[in-house]
Amino acid sequence: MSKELAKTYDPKGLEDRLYQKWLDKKYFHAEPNPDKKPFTIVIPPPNVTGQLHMGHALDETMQDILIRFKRMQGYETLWQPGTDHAAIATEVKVTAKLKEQGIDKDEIGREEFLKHAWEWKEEYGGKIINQLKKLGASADWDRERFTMDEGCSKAVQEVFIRLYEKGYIYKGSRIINWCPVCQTSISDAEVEHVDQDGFFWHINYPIVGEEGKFVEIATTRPETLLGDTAVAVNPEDERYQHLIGKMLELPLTGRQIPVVADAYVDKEFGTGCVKITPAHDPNDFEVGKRHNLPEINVMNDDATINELGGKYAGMARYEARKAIVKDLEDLGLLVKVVPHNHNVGTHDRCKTTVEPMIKPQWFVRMEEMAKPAIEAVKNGTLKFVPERFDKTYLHWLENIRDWCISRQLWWGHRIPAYYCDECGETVVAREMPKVCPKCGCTHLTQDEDTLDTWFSSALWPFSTLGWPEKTAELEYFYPTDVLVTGYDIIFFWVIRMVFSALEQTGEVPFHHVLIHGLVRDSQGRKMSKSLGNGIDPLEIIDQYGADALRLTLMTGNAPGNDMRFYMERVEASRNFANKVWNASRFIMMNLEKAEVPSEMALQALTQADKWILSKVNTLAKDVTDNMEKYELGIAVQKVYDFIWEEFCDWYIEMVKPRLYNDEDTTKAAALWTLKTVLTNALKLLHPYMPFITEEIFCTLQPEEESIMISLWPEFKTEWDFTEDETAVETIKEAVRAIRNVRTGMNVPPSKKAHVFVVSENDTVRSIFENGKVFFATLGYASEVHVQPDKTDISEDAVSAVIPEAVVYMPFAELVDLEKELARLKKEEERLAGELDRVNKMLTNERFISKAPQAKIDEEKAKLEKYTQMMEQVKERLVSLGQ
RNA sequence: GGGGUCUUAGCUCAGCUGGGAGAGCAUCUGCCUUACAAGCAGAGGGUCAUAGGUUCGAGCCCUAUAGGCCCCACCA
Repeated sequence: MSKELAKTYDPKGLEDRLYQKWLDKKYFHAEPNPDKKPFTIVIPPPNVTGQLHMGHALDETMQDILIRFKRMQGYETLWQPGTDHAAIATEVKVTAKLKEQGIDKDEIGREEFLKHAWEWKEEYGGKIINQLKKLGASADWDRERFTMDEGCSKAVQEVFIRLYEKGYIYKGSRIINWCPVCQTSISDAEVEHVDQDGFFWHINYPIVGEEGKFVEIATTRPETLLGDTAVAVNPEDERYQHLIGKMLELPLTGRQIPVVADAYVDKEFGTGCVKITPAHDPNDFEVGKRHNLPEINVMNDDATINELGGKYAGMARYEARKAIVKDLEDLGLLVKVVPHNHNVGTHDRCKTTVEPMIKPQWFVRMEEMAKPAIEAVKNGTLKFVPERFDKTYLHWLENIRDWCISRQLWWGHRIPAYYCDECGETVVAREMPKVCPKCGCTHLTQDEDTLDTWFSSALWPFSTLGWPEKTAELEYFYPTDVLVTGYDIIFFWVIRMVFSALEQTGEVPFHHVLIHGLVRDSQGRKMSKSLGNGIDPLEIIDQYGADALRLTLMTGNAPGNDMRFYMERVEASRNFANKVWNASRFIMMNLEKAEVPSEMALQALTQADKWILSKVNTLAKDVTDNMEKYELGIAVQKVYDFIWEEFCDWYIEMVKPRLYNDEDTTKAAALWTLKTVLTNALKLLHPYMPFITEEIFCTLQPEEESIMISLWPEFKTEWDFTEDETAVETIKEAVRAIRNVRTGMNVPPSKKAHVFVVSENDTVRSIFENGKVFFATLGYASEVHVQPDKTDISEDAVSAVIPEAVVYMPFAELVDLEKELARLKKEEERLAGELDRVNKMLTNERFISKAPQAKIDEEKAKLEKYTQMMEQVKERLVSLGQ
C-alpha cells in the first residue's frame, strides 16, 4: 500500500475493502478463551425480511462501538448476530406477495404457504445482514442465528414444555385482543391505545312489565348491544336500587336481560348504567364471570356480525353500528348522541381497531415469574442506563397480566400440544404421541396455532449460545454484558428476556440495558413509510461514508433521548473525517522525508511535545472512563475536540517550523510525537469511525496488521507532564491575545510586527523564551523580545494584558489611539467585574467558613491574578494619558 | 387518572457527582498561510420557561405553575 493519500477523504471503495479484510482475518470471531475475559452482546435480531433503517443504524453503531472498544481492551468479545422470523410482519408480506401472483393463502394451505415463506426468507433474509455489514458491524457472522433455526426452535419447544409442566403455561377460553384484519389474537403489549373522537349513544332499555319505563344506558359501541347479557349499576347507587334484579327488554333482539349490581360501575360516569357485553369487552367479561352471565359472541373473525346478530348478520361492525342506531332511533329508544373522546385499542402493526373476543388461547402465567424479574432490578443485578427506565420496567411488571402467546398464524413455532381426535385429551410433548395416553386412540392432531414471535426472542440471549445444551459458549459468554435497544421495545422484549432467562438459566440475561431513543426527521417527526420522511442509512453511507453516519448518530444527543437527523449534521461529521484524513496526510508526508526513531527518550521532547503527549494521555483516561459508563456521545466529543483543536489547530501549527528546518535538532522528536499522538488518537476514535482509522493506521504503520486488534491506549504516568501543560497553555493565551489585538486593529497577516513580552516573573519569562518560535508562526511576529521591563518599547505600541505579563506590538503607523483606549477600557471593565465577583465571595465569611478549602484557594489565586492584570491595564491607561 | 421527560445562543442540541454558560450549523469580519476553503484566524449572540425554597453558592437539588412530547391505565 502506498503512503500516498488522496487530498480529500473518499470512503467509497475503501470501506468495502477494509471490511473484507477484517472478515478474511476473522477478527470478529470469538471463541471461549480461558486466558481472556469475555464480553458479550447479543444483537436485537432485526426482522429477517426487514430493511435497515436509522433506528437499526443507531442501535448497531452503539453495539459496535462497545464491542470494538472492549476488543481493543483485550476482552474476548462476542457480538452474537442473527435475525428474527417476525411472525406477523413476514406472514403479512408473504400473503401479500402471493396475492399479487393470484395465489390465495387459504387455498394452498399451511404446508404450501410455509414453503413460500421459507423461500421468501432465503431470498430476502440475507439483505439486512449485508446492510449491517455496510455499517461496519463487527459481529461474529460465523455464529449467525435465526429464531426459527433448529437450535432456537428446540429451545422454544423446551421452554414451552417446561413452563407447561410447571403449570406456568395454560390454555383457556378468555377474552383476548383480536385483530380482525390479521385474523389472529395479539398480546396486551401489541395493543396501542389511540385517542379517537367518537360518540356516546344514550339508549333506553325498556323495563319488563313496567310500561313506559326505561333504563338509560350510555355506550360508545352500540353494535355490541346484540351481545348484551345484562345491565349493571353500582350497588351503592341510590338512584337505581329499585332496578337491581329487574329484567330489561334488550331492544332489537327480543331477549330479556337482568339488571345486576357491580362495583365496577362508576356512578359519576355516563348515566351510571352500563350495558354488559361479556363477549366483546374485557371489563364486561369480568362482570359476566362474577354474575354468571351468558357470553354471546355476535361477531365473526373478520368483525362482521354473525348469525346471532339476526338481521344485522353479515354487516361489518361499523355498518351494523349505523343500522342499529338508525333502528333504535326509529323505535324512539335513542335518547341522545353526545360527542365523546375516548381511547381505542388498535393493533400496533396494522392500526386496525382491536376486537375483544373470547377464544381458547394459550397463556403464560406471569405472577410468579415477574417476581424475580422485579427483584433483579431492585437489587441492582440488572441496571438500566439511563436509570429512569427502571421505573418503566417495574411499573409494567408490577401490573403485568398473563401473556397470550398463541397466534393464529402459520409462520412461527408450532405449539407442541396434541389433541386426541377421540377423547379430546391434550398432550404437550416433544413429539406427536403415537397413542392417546387416555383413551389409547392413535389419531392425534397438533394444535394449529403458532407462538408469539416474542416467545422465541425472549430466549435469544441463551438460545443463541446453545441452550438447553450445556455448551462451552453458554458457559463462557453467558450471561451477556449489555443489551442495547430502544425504549420502545422494553415491554415486548427486554422484560420477557429477563423473566425467561431467570426462570430457565437462573441468571439475568445481561447486566446492563443501554437504552436509546428514536431517530426522528429534521422536524422531529417519527420516520415512517407513510410519511415518506425516512432517510435511508445506506444512501447516507453511499454518499458520506459509514464513519460519518456513525459519528452523526453518536453526537449531540443525551442517552435515552430521541434525536433529530438532518443533513447538516452528517456534513459536519464528514468534515471531521476529512480533517482527520488531512492531518494524517500531512504527518505522513513529513514522516516520509525523514527517519523517525521508533523509540524516543522523553527527555528529548520539547515542551510542546510533552504538552500534547500529556493531553492525549489524559484524553485516553477520560474517554475510557466515559465509555465504561456508556457515555458514548461525551467520549467521542472529547476525541473530536482533541483532534481538531488541540492537535490540528495548535500542535501541528506549533511544530511546523521544526519540520521545515532540517537543522533543527528536535525535528525527530516532533515527528515521533506527531506519529505517537496520532496513533493514540486514532485508536480512541476507532470504535466510532472504524474505517478511516483503520486505513490511516495501516498506512502510517505498514508493519501493523490492524487497528482493531491493537491495544487500547491506557493512561501512562510517565506521560503526565503537568508543568509543561501549564506552560503551553500560557503561550496559547499570549498567542490568542496577539491574534485578538491584530484582528481588532485590522492588521492583515501579511503585516508582521515585533512582539515584546514583558514580565517581571522569571518563570514566566522563561516560558515565553521557550515559546518564542510560536509567536512567529501563530502570531505573525517578525521578532520576539522577552524582557523584564519596557525598555525599547515605544509608548504607542498596542498591548494586551495576560496573566503575569503584557504583550506589546508596535505597529507604528497602524496604531489608532482611540481604538487602543477603547480596548483597554473594555478590558478594565471586564476585570472589574471579575474582581467584584471574586471579592464578594472571599469577603463572605460564610463562604470562607463553609466552602471547601480547595475552592477558597482557587478563588484566592484568581483574585491575585486579576489584581495583577488590573494593575497592568491601569498602568497602560495612564501611560496613554488616561 | 398515574408515571416519565423536555423548556439553555437565530436553528438543533450538549452540559458528568451543584463552584465562573458550551458545541455544530447559521450570521458578521479578515484570510486561497505549500495537510485540509469539507479549511484558518477572529467577532456578535443566552435575566439557562416562570415563581418560590434548600445552600456560602443553583442551568444542575426540592416545591408549585405554564407550555410541549412520550409511556402506562378496564371509566362503559
